[in-house]
Amino acid sequence: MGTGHDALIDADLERLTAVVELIFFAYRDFTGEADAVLKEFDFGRAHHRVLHFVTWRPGLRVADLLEILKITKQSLARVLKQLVDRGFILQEAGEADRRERRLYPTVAGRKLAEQLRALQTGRIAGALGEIEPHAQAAALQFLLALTTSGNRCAIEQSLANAGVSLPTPAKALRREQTKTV
Amino acid sequence: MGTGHDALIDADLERLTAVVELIFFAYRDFTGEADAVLKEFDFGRAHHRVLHFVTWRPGLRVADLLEILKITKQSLARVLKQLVDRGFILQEAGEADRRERRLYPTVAGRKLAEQLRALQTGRIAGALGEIEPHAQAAALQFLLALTTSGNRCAIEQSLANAGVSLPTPAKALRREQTKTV
DNA sequence: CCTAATTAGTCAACATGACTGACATAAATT
DNA sequence: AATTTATGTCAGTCATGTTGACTAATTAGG
Repeated sequence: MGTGHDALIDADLERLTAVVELIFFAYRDFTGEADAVLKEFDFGRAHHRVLHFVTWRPGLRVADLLEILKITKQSLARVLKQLVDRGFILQEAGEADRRERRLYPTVAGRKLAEQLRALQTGRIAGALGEIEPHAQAAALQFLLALTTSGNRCAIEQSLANAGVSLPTPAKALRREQTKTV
Repeated sequence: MGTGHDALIDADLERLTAVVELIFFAYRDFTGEADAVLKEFDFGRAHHRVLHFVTWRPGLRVADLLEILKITKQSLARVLKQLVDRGFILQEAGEADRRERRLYPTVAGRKLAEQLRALQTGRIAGALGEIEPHAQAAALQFLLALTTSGNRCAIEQSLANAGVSLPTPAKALRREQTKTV
């Protein structure tokens, strides 16, 4: 060890380590504002996630929510029940299959979801505004590439549905390139 | 409502909403692999954070850790004690000020920290490799811009220390621009 | 030198949001 | 009619955060 070659690798590692920390700080701050609002309602981040997906994908089933959030039925049940009991979400039996509980936001639920969304989309819009316009899609591509490939398709799908178009990943073409940061 | 103008704004909002979700999925998957390794050691994400900062900033004091993580002394105490008791971190009284407890990783601690770091830096390097090289700095700039400005200086400092140079934010110059995604 | 402030550790109690496992019910499918 | 599916629920556990109060060791300042 300790060769010139290692020194190069070590410098990369240090940069990447700083990025690990950057991701931690970015996520914590990104959710911070919304967390503060939720606290006023005696809700937590778990409520936020459920309310978010129900509001922006109205008619979602419990099973869909479990698949998206990747938590257990019991974990979901607690927060969902609180959201229903306190009038932020309502459940309706499915038309075709009456075993299903289709979930919808109430007026209050939609209002809260919009308030929380405004905080987060505002922060994202501001952050995108700080980078070069032609790099904006790349920044999102980077986030997508951080996800596990098994989950990627569904996420790409929902991005595409929302009108977000991402460049095709350059991937293996530049495989030899070492300057990663 | 429902004018052409609103339609444009709504399209932006929908794209930004998809990005909110993308950030959620990206962070969850980003931490997922490390979480699985931690589980084998009966540790959680809280242990990871402490071990990470102690390993890569050896000699850190408890007060520094509290400032970085922004959690309470009591929350930190529990996980730190477990890491010390199980031989992953050791404490030494400060040379100049013997009230201080300088924190250092043990050999086992460093080994685990390196293993966890490899998973995360590997994922980041792969993701950076999927975007255009000239957009890589912008992607990091975007993450930095997601943080709360009050915390930004310290983060910029640690990025700079690690050799990550970010472009000066273009900010207000393009304030009028509306195409955010 | 003695008092103040600082750094850290600790006890107790509590809230949130995850988990496992077992079981119940209604509706649809075969 | 029997099975499968979608959902709900009970009971218990664990991890990680919180507040508030208090102790102990050490340093710094008047």
